Amino acid sequence: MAQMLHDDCPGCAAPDLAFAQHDHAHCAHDALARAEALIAARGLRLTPVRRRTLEILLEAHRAMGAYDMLTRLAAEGFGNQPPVAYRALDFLEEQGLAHRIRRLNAFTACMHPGEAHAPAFLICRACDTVAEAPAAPVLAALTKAAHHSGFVIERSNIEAVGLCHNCQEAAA
Amino acid sequence: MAQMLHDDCPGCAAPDLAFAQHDHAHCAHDALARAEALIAARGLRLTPVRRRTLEILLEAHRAMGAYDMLTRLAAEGFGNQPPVAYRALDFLEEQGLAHRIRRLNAFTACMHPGEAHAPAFLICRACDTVAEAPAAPVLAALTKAAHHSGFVIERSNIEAVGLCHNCQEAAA
DNA sequence: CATATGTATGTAATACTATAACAGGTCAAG
DNA sequence: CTTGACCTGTTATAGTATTACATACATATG
Repeated sequence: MAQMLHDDCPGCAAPDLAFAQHDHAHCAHDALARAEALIAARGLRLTPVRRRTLEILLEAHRAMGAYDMLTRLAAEGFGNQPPVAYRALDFLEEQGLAHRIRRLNAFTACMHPGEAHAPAFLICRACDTVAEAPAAPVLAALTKAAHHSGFVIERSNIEAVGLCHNCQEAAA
Repeated sequence: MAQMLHDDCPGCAAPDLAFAQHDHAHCAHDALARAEALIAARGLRLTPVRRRTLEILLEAHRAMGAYDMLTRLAAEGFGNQPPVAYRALDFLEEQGLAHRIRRLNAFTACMHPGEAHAPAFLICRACDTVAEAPAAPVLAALTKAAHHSGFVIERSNIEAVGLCHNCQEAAA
């Protein structure tokens, strides 16, 4: 895959354009580099399975089921039992490098790790693309609502199903 | 179960107090009555399995897995295969009488059916109680974020895990 | 260097969640 | 009374996730 310059990739540069087609080779490269740094800074280890799992997720550039991941990993010589995939994916999620999309029973690479953020996902029911939307205002509203009950939020998952821009046009 | 007057039940009267202990017999009664009316108005049928499923959900007053529900239904003479439970639960969800909590792979009765609302759930990790929080502002923020990408939301699920007021006190 | 400790990996077995496909029954409309 | 739509039940299977245990590897410490 040819690597593009940063500025040439609208999809990665602007979350708003996440549904646009684009060469994302450098997204993966950048994200992987940031992941290395983050993990090292925390005194943890980005072992071969974990690293490869993140790579696959980044290259896929879409949500993947744990068993899809397992198949890929097994084909490359890693273990072929479910815990192999789940452990790697869980680790990545805990470290903020990946997210779990519960609606799809699937996982996706985080497109901007390091920045503290609760994820909000837009799932297109036509093309199955998953976009990570800016969720700060959403989380703020949710936190406020929770506060009224004296509830303290520790984690959240916010997922929406609908039609992305491309698929709306295709339907029309 | 003794039935209380409406005004005597803080838990049902105020969503903010959803985590408070309370006799909810009348919540179930009211919700069931409203459900009947709603379904009838739509020209649909609240058949025995569906009605009983809703009753069980309302009486439980907490999230229940499909297989828990199936056990209950089977014990009362209904079919004992998974589709029996899933069909009833899916029907209730489509009609806005129940919600699916994806984080828990579970279902819960809707506490105010009829009112158009996207649900937002507060799940206490200590006592497993699930509260339905007012989500209008949350959904508004999410819709706005989606709009930036040209994404049109059709359905959403918003779920937060944390500690409810009671369990925070218990921990302290 | 030897070894203890925590952590990571691999595997087997199993539990849990969900759907597809088909057969038979019920009910209301025509 | 027959058609057609819908509901229920059942069999079978698909898909998702975890527990438990054994082994290996890394790092730190004596």
